[in-house]
Amino acid sequence: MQDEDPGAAEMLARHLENFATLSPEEIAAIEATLALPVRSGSARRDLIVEGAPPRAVFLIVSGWACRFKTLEDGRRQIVGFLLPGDVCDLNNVLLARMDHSIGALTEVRYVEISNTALQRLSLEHPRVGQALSWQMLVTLSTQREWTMNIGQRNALERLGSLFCELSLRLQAVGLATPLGYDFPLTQTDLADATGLTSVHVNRTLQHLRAAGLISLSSRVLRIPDYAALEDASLFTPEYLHLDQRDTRRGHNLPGGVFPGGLAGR
Amino acid sequence: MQDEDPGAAEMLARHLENFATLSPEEIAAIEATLALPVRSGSARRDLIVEGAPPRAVFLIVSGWACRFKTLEDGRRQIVGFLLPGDVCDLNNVLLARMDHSIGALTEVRYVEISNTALQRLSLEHPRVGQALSWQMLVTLSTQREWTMNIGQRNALERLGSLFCELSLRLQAVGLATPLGYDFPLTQTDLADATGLTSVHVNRTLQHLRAAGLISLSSRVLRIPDYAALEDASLFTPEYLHLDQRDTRRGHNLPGGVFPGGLAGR
DNA sequence: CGAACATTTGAAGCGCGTCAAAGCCGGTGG
DNA sequence: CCACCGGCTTTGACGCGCTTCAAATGTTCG
Repeated sequence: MQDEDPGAAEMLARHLENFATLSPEEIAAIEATLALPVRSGSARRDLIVEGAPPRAVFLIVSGWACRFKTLEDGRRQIVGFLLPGDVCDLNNVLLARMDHSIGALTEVRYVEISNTALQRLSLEHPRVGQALSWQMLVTLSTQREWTMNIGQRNALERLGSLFCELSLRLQAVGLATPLGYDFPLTQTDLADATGLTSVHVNRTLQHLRAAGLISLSSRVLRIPDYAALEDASLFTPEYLHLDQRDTRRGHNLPGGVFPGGLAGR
Repeated sequence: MQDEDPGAAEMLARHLENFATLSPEEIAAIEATLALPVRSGSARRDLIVEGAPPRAVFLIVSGWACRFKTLEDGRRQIVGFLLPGDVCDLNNVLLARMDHSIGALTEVRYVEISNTALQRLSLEHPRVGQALSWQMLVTLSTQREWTMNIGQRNALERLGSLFCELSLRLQAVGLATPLGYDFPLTQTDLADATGLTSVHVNRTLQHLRAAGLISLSSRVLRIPDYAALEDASLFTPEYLHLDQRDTRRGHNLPGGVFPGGLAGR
């Protein structure tokens, strides 16, 4: 399902192009900024732990990671997935401590970008800065949707909505088609992300399969009729703000919204 | 409680001062930017509806509002509360359509600030810009906490955590003490915010009362022992990223900062 | 080929939802 | 000042979705 390994700059550009078409100069600037060593974290290893001071900004190049929080008694909630092209903790520098952890779900390749480098990129190429701001706003919007997903939807709708979201996000970076995608999550991961137990996830997946809405085996998710899955899940994709190109407002804001805002203290 | 109503600039300054102490010049700049007509929305009226293009930025001056989303079949989820001093939709200008609605829960007084004015303020006073960014990051962090709240906590913990969060946020702008605060929400509001039904909220409130953790009547919430409520709810305040001052556990403000106590307005 | 982990199945129980009706309270008008 | 009304709170009976506990059955990979 993947072509051959795209690099860091390629993944970021693919992602940001969902917000605005980038010029060759802008892409070159991204490439220059991201000419950094690619690190890797092995599956099931934590990249950042709650309570630690935030390090540099991360860009996922390949693999899946997640943000998660834990309660004192061990209950664990995955609060979001990090997919290739995602930039995380855009300007957490303003905060003293991480309020959640980041864990690798598969083998993950990523780069660490310094704040100042990102800031320079944003200042010199305002539309790139806007695109990065857009990504953060989408993260926020997605977090609101997750709140509703867990608060209001039943088990089948929760799982179906999650499959739809992941499909669209992966399609946005060329890693999925409407018919399916590589799916590395375990049922326990799905349980932690949806606020269900893995036992109930298992039973609900069987309902989804019986209804012909998905097939999931050997780490591949197939969606025979994507529209049907959306309907069954009451999923609507607007919160991802993917079709923004040329329809958005605020074209001429220089340097993102808070030009000074990305600076550390 | 408030002898005379604090104005828009006062509320914003109080809020931002949780991030950084502001200089007289910075405060003057905020006042100049916020010298705007105060509008008001009546209780239970929507200020912005999902799907509409974002208008200007809002600053809540007094009263409570909420962000909420609805499913096609009418299920409703409150995804966050907007309290005095909160700035909402900081830079939604980059997005074409609102992905959620904003509704007034009480009579609300607010000002609408143009993006350009906010941007100028941020440019000329970088620390104010940082403080505004800080507010947005805290909003994001809070949204993650809500995801965990609904996904992992039981009914009692959900309500208790919500009471704790509101207490700290209101204290941060001088509208609460650890002993309690004016509480305008109905049990239906609480249900929509916690992903429960109002019937179950009612029963859970009775448990909280029976355990001596809260008393809630005639729109006033009292918390006899704030630390006990935090413990019972597995609440930890780090995600709010407030400067750790006197609001932490085991510390009762004698008489409180507000000698009038919880006198209604 | 066996250890570790992931998926699947079964049985039993509880938390929370649903439905419905009864109090309660503040506000409004006669 | 009382009568009434609408919204909020409270209560009861009942049922279901999801959890819990436990064990069996794949599946992956050294």
